[in-house]
Amino acid sequence: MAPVSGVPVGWAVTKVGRVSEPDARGTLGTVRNAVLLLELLSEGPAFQQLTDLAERSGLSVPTVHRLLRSLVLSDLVEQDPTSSRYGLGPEVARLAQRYLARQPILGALAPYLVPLRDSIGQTVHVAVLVRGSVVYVDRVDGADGGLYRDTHRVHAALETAAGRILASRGTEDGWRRALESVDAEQRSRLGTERDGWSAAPYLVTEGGSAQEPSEVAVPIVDGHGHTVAALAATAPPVTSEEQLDRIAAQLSRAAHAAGRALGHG
Amino acid sequence: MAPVSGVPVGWAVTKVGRVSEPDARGTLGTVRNAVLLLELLSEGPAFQQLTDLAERSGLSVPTVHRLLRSLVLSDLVEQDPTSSRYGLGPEVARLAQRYLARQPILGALAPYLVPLRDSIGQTVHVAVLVRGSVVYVDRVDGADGGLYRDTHRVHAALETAAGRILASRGTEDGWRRALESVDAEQRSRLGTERDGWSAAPYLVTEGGSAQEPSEVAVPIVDGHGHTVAALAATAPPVTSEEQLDRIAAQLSRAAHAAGRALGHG
DNA sequence: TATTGCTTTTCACATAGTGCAATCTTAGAG
DNA sequence: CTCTAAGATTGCACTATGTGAAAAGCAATA
Repeated sequence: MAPVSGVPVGWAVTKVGRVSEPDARGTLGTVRNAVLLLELLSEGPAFQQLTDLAERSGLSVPTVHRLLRSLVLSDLVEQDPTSSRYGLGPEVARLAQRYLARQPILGALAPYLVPLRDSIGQTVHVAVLVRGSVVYVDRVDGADGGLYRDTHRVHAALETAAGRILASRGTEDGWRRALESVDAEQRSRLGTERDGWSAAPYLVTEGGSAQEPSEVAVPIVDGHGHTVAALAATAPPVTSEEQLDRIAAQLSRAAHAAGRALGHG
Repeated sequence: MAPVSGVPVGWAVTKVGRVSEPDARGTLGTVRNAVLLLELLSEGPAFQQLTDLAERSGLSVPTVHRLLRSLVLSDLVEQDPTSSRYGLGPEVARLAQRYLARQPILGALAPYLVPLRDSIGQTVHVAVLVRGSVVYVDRVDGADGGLYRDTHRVHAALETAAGRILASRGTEDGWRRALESVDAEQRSRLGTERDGWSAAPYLVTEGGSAQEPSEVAVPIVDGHGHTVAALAATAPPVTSEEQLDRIAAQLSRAAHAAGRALGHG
């Protein structure tokens, strides 16, 4: 993710463009480069130019071409036949479904989600923290119009209530990464909030844009006391303190039940 | 296109155990091996032994170890700290969400799904075909108890109505792959159904196991006449012909609208 | 048709990935 | 508690294999 310039502290440049981290010994550069490309493809527009990817990755054009060619063969990457630009391929979706289908937390939560949705009357989400991002991995849609049903969400962690719950209660490293994926100006402002967020029984964020609804989120804690996921609900348009408390209480009840069913991870 | 012998056309064995396909020239073995491991990890149990993976992949143990080490570094693979076994990592989920968030079909369908769910009163799914598997990539849960809310589904394509729609109307190659991922005994039985399936306006499959509900599926066709996804609904427990017709009609209406909104892919 | 941007292929070189074999670690049996 | 075995790592020598520079296709635009 870090081209040759703007190198994070504590890294050592060994050869031209090659970078080695402490725990990266005995590691394959080709694989590192391949996933770097996947990372780059996951940012920005759906389909991107070879040249641009080469520049952003710091690799030579032919190398990037070969890497992408190889990834296309496995459908992890797709090449648009008309523009010959590259984008992520459908195989990533298959892998992810297989991964998620076997996540204990999701299995533990499944029975509670529909009843929760019915009782709150709002859309319910399950989110996890991945490399500084909140990823919404399960959802049960409420009755509301759903004009703004933005599905398959990935955000910078600190932008949403669920992400703040996860980042503030997660590992030191997770928090650091969450901070990294937010603008410098917000960083200092948000950076001081950690203790408050990690102590709160629930967090609320108001929808940033136009009609995006607010979100109420609670942690899901496993047998070791680790926060493994967040349970969130959208809030009705205008909401009183009491309503928020009641929604959070319902979420918490389900979260505890699931955490208990999960036992020690 | 009749195969000359039992051997897949156009394959050539170059070195010991190495096989090269026509379109695999100028391709990186390391990448091929890395995704092979991801493939293997996506099958079977969530966490698997290094030794076992080495055996199944045909690679040496140290090589597999280095590949996995590299993948772990990017969170595409996770190593269970206690058993030191390997499984898919959370990064695949993040990549997939980013991929799906930019799929035009899903955006086009989004506005219709909640109304559909409300009008049919059942869970509605969107499925796509990936390498012989049906992957359910979006869902809106209905009111029903949802005791069998099996989420994040991936099946052999020919096992479900949505998969049959997709495979039978897809490319020659897609159909072949779908056949491959089903037992030999079923293959001959299912293999003859293609024409019927691809002509039908909708397909129905009854839930295989105990209380798994039936599924009604219709194709979603883009401006080129290509079937790009399937729209499916679970059917109420006992269902008459008329009910099925009515559900299928509603699905088709949404499918056409989305296909139209999609225009030419 | 020439020009410009991009993608793809070729080629010679040495980087960097490979397998073997030795070492370390963990778990279970005695 | 030690001993043993199965599995996970690491070192090392070798060359297969991935690399960049440069040249060749390929499409658009003018």
